[in-house]
Amino acid sequence: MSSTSSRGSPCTGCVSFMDACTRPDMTTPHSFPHSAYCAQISEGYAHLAPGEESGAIVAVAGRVMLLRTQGKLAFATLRDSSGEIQLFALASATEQFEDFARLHLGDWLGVHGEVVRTKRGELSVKVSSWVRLAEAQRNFGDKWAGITDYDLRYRHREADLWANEDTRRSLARRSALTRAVRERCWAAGFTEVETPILNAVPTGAAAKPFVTHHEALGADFYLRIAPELWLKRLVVGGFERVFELGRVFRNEGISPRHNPEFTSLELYAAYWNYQDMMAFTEELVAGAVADVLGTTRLSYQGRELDLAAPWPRVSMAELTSQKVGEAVSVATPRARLVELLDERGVPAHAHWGPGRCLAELFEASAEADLWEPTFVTRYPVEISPLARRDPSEPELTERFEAFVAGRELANGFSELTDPVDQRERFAEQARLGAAGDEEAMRVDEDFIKALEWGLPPTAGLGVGIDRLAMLVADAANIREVIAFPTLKPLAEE
RNA sequence: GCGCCGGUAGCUCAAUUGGCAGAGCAUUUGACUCUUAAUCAACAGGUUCCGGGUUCAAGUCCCGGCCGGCGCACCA
Repeated sequence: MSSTSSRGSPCTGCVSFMDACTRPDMTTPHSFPHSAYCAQISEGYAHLAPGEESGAIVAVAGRVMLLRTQGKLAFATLRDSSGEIQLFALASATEQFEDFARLHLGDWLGVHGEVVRTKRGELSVKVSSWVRLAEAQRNFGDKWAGITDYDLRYRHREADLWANEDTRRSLARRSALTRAVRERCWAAGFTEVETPILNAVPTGAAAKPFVTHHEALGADFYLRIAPELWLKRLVVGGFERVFELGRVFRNEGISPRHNPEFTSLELYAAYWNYQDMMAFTEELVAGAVADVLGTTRLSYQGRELDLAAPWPRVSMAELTSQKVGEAVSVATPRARLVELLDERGVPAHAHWGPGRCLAELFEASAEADLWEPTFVTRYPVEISPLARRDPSEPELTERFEAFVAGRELANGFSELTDPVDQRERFAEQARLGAAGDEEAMRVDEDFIKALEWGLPPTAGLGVGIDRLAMLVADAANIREVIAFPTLKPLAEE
């Protein structure tokens, strides 16, 4: 990167000094030495009595949120990343008072002044000198109602953040959450890694990929739908505990719970099985939420929820049987499962075997009622091509999904380590693909080769970070916890 | 992709049965030495999302399109 781009480099070339300094980007300071945040002032001088002056001079900076002028006095509300403080300007004490009184809402300001409490009791910085750091040429919405238009809020989050407290809170909580998740993974001995986003073969999950193109290689690539196989290859390579917190991309519909790019935590631990991973998962999720909110108890969309461990474990067949009122399992005749699906308005596809039918029946009958955190276990092998078989029932796998507030939050299993079985599973996926399943997995020869070098017993986990962020932010729409959600581009003018 | 709902001044919202397109805030101008969504006065601000149609007359009714919200489908 060039640090001497033409923009911001004063007085160069054939332009005279005076000309340069009247160009628009020369008229504001290039820095502002800043000594205090609003919140520090509020806390540090809370003891001042009305009318009292502290004698302390501070330099604060931020954005003008409100402005009240009264003849030879002016009051402004200044906000920075920590909070707000009132600015108190007087014609007799403030430089350029007339200009100060004509500031626009939204202007960025740097202020020097004394910390005082006004006669009416508001802690303030009594402005002696000030400088406008940036002009707001657009306003930030109604100063009472803010911005409510969803299109404007999502397309111009920078304005939404200034206008709406809820937006600031939601995105701050998301940031605190990802920090807590990272720190807990590090503390548990996991190494953070980064694996390719551009993939020649999209794999590791059942989803339609985005396609892109590399010019020099003359080859199409797919944006990753999951980092799963790369991470297991790192375990083969000797990284016994790895995790990646990153973006994955799935070419699917957008809804209040789905963004085409979303953030997942994927984590693998050698020598663990799925039971170990469930224990880790509930502690990780409950712990990270407590790190953000101070408690595992939260209110989501008006309903109480407690994420404290341990979470109940119940098998998919058991739970589904309860809900449909008769015993069902992967051994139930497919025709009966299809009937039960029909009764719930779910038409079975021709390529669905009994395992897929059972899983669909679970989703149609039980999933939405799983409000308190619950591990659903023992998924059919048919829908789990990367998971290890359950020794007691080879048509099932040592897999679990965690459900909270009626939604899937996490997915994990004992990893399939047998290259021969893995090749057969991929082959079965290929058959499903040929039969019309657009989301069937593809054969990944490099991954099979990796398994031939030897993957120790390993358990893996994937957590939908956006979904978890929705819980801690009490957000009904995933877009509320994504700074810049995917939107349909507006037509070019 | 389908269905329902919405889009009016920079922002938040009104506009009766189809009958002159309005208010608050912001902006501009003026008054005001303790305000805090300050207040008061004045000026200005419009392709009613876009394109057709019906009608003497359309923000309003009809058709098509664009963008969004919710639901369904898909999915985590």
